[in-house]
Amino acid sequence: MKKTVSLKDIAAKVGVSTALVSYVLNGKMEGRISKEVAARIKAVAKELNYSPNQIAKSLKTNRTYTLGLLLADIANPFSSQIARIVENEANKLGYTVIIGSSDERVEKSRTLIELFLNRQVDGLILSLPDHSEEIVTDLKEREIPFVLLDRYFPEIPCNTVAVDNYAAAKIAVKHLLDHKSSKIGLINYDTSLVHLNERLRGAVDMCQGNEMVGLVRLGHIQEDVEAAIKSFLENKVEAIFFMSNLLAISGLKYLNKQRISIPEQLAVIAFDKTDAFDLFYTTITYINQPLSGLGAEAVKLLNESITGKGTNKTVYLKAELVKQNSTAT
Amino acid sequence: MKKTVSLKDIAAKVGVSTALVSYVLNGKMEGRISKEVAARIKAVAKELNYSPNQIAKSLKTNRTYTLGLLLADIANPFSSQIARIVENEANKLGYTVIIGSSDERVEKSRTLIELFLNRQVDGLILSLPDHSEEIVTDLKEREIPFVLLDRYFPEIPCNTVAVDNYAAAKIAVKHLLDHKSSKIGLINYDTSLVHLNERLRGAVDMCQGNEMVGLVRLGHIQEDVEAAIKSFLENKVEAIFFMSNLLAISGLKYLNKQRISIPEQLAVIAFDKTDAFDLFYTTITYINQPLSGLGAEAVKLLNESITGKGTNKTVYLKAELVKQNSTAT
DNA sequence: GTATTTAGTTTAAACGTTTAAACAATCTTG
DNA sequence: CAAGATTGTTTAAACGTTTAAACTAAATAC
Repeated sequence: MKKTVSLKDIAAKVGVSTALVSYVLNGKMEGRISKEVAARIKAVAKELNYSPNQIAKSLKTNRTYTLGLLLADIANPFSSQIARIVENEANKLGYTVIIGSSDERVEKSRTLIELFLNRQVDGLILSLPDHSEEIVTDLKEREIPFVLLDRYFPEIPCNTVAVDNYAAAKIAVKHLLDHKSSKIGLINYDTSLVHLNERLRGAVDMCQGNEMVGLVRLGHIQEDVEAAIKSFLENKVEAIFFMSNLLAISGLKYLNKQRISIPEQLAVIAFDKTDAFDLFYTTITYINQPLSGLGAEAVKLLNESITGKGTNKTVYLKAELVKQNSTAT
Repeated sequence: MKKTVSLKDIAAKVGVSTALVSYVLNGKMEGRISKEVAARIKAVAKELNYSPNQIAKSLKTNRTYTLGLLLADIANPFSSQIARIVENEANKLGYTVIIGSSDERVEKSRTLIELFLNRQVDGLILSLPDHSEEIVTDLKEREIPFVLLDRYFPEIPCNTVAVDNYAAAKIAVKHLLDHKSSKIGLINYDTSLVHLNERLRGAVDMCQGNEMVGLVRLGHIQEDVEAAIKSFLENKVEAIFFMSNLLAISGLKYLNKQRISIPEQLAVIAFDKTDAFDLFYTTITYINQPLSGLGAEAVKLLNESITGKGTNKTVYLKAELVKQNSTAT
């Protein structure tokens, strides 16, 4: 790699001090610098194709304008979409984003967070796996700016941006009830993650006893979903509510294979969506999560926290129902 | 944010110089340092929860152990998978990756590359849009370590990792010919990107005149794909070869809507795949690109280039056919 | 018992910035 | 015209590391 151009090189060429060059290039001390010198400096900077060394800048200012984004599973379209949005929003404020995926593992989360902090990120946006409470309290203790995104811990007060899962699940079930189905199968993960349990709680509250619940283990999604659907069908369930996009994919794959016709034999609704729905033989009704809102709000809160304007704020965003053919009567 | 612990803090607490602390913590000067002092330093470092400031380290060593990854379109599953793989491979070698998406725009590519370089990345992995030759020659000129990934410019010698698109496309068409179809519709982008044109060239060479070609404009994928398919069907085409995963999605969506039965009425094959295929009513035959190989090889080449061991090397990887139901006879 | 080697540690400069403070020259002002 | 203000610029320290070179004291050699 060729030697890069530094302030010193410009200063030498123009015949002034590096300080002056720095002032000119940063537009500080506006009134004080002679027009001609300023112009010369700018010209030489351009001529030499100067671009500041952010590393040196960061060392001095203690700001890297980098954010760490920890996702639960980058393979999930929800995560990758969030990543794009966060990146865009962050860029608008001048931040670069570095991304890590914990693959739902607490230890990997911890490692990645330490890596982010080593690199002196200005703050963190975190979607943490099950049982990560200690990570959160630890970060609070260390006074590191961060925001929880999507996954939250209500008992720990901290910046949080999430969907109102309880309300959204109620809306979904209400739609099923309104349409015809009285007996409803709910498929969810077997987890203690609050956001998922809130979905279940909302759905169950709405069903008022006319539900069946199938819980799916993380390493066994396809088989457990299939088992749940099988038992639902045996029990004359009229509609299935998949509480995540991955669960929906597994379920739809199976329903396809079994030639169950949707919505005639069975209504289907999903929490969250994926592009894959597009290729299913009929359109799928789903709860649309406000991804842009989540990402934008998280970045906004984090930036406030970094710049010291932030308090511990919790923001819940509304999700909305998108009615399609899979729940048509 | 709390004040972080520096070498100086450890040095002060132990009562030695920062240099000694640095030596101990980096395991340098092994033989020369007294066991007791070394032990004390390590103990205090642990006690204070010291973690080195990578920014300062980078400034001194001129290495950031960060790579810049520029993708053409992060929304494309091909890109996001590549991102994951590159990230993993890079991590193995101690690198962090920062990612940008050019959305197929040359100007955005340039901006992102400059951003990466500002942040002193050690090297770049690039999937560039159409008409980016100047970017490549410019980087060569500046002696910046980089590797082209997937998208390549044969006339510019530089580190390149890509699929042998020509050979892969021939394999795909051969499979269609072997199976029954003699008249084949080819759907590709209207572009001058070499990797896509190589696919087309391979397919056309294999078809020997029994092909129809539909070219699709970037901003009008769905409509152009539909128009192409319509004209194919009018002309009794027996099989369609979609030359990218996005083209396949658009096409399958349309074929679904038109109730064309696959493979009975029409055989279908795709270059590259996506999870969305899973929800189509039948399994789709496709060319499987060696994503892991691409990512791993790119990181390897780049690392060699960074550490000075690299020459301009071009690696072409083979893609393989995955036979499924959409081309069954 | 002086000279040399070895072991253990410190000094100090450097990386490329930023920025408060100092400085010199010129310009007001009463 | 002396004192003070203004304008334009430089000096120098700092951020947290790394590392060659210097230093000191003890050990070894002859």
